[in-house]
Amino acid sequence: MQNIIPNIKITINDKLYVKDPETSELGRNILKNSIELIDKIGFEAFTFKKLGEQIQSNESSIYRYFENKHKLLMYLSSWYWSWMEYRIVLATANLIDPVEKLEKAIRTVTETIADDEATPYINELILNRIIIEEFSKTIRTKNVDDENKAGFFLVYKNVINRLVSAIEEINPNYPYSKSLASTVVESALHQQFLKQHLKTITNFSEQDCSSSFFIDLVKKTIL
Amino acid sequence: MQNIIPNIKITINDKLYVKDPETSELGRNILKNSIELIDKIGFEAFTFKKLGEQIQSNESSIYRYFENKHKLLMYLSSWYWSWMEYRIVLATANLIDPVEKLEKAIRTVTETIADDEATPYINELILNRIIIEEFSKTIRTKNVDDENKAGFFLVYKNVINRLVSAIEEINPNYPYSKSLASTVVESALHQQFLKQHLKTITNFSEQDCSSSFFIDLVKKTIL
DNA sequence: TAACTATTAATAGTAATACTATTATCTTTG
DNA sequence: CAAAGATAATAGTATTACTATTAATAGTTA
Repeated sequence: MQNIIPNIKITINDKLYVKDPETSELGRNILKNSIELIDKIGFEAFTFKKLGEQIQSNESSIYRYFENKHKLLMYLSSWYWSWMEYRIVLATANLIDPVEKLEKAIRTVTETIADDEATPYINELILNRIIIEEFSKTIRTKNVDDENKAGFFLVYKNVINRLVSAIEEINPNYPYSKSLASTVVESALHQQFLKQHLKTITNFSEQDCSSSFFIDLVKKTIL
Repeated sequence: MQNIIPNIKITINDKLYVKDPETSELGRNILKNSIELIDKIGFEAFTFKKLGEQIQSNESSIYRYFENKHKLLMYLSSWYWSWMEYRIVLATANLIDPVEKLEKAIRTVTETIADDEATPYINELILNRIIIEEFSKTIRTKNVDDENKAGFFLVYKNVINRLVSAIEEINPNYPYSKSLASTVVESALHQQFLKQHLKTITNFSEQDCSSSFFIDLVKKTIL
């Protein structure tokens, strides 16, 4: 996918940053380079000090944008899921057949991402890798409940709810639409992780994508 | 489930510990109390120092059993998945009907755990909570590939492979048996997490279990 | 052009973490 | 009873995840 409406701006919950990183050169640099650095060394080893060195700036300057590295990861995740929801809306717009709509939505969530030129300082391909490897760390914390109350997971839930609607449009009597949708979104990431690291427990190899598996699964389950 | 063969001993990959914790009073104390402490304060906040205080012992003494807290979590996970495999084997032993066998296996993996008196120093109920909240942290690390090579995930894969066999026994032509099995095992934990923290994207509430959802899903998919 | 404002850089410092090393003591067993 | 092995106590280190302060720079306005 390329150049999906160039002037779309993704809005992020303003409790996730101290100063909006999209409003300055340094801010955009922080976004771009944090994505690259987290991808390279992993979120555990990633520190604001190392990021500061990479962008020839200072640790303390980064703290003027983000309270801590966890909030930065939350910011990146929010960006990702907002972007994903946007792609679903775009991919399913004007489709009349509900089954085709659901298929498209699942395909969007499960397919391997190509870079998208929409935002020059965010490389969606690398961001996708980060989400696959690190997204669970934004959720599996002792603060989930507080962060959930603060609305940090709304964008993630929106993606799931798009699938829920698509499922319910086809079969309003299926009793587990939410669990099915959340399973698909979570497992889409999980299968991508497995095909890179635990290859013996997935049927997919690095180059192929799991869309067919999930589409088949959902259709057989709800039809 | 209670008193499933009292003398069964679960064997753990010996690269996961420095000294076998099951062979001494202190070791068993470390296991018992680490489970309780991780459950209470979360794996991030858990330190060997705090554990030492809780068991009236010293930080450095714990290091004689486990290299670091990550290995300790790996040890606990291995224990959990070995125990899970054992439960599957027991639950499906002597069943003739392959569909019933698969159902039992899925139910075992997805049902809410009750404490099991098999090992006095391991509380399976609390351990299950830890696995729900923290298991992803053993896998989503920059060292997965090395740890996978070292065989640390064998017990986890064994559980998945039990499901794979059960699926293939019913339908050997279903092309995604591994992905389906790994999805069920992963999502079983995920749904349990959601029903406690992100209730709006699951159909289950705290008291109910997701077995029916998964059994229905798998049967419709492969039959 | 001076002054004021905002932004960033540099430096230093702190509490906590995740260890390692050393030595002392206590317990078991041959 | 002596030696070996296990544990406790203490101290110390490098790194992390910050906070605080001050200085330098750039842009904006009166």
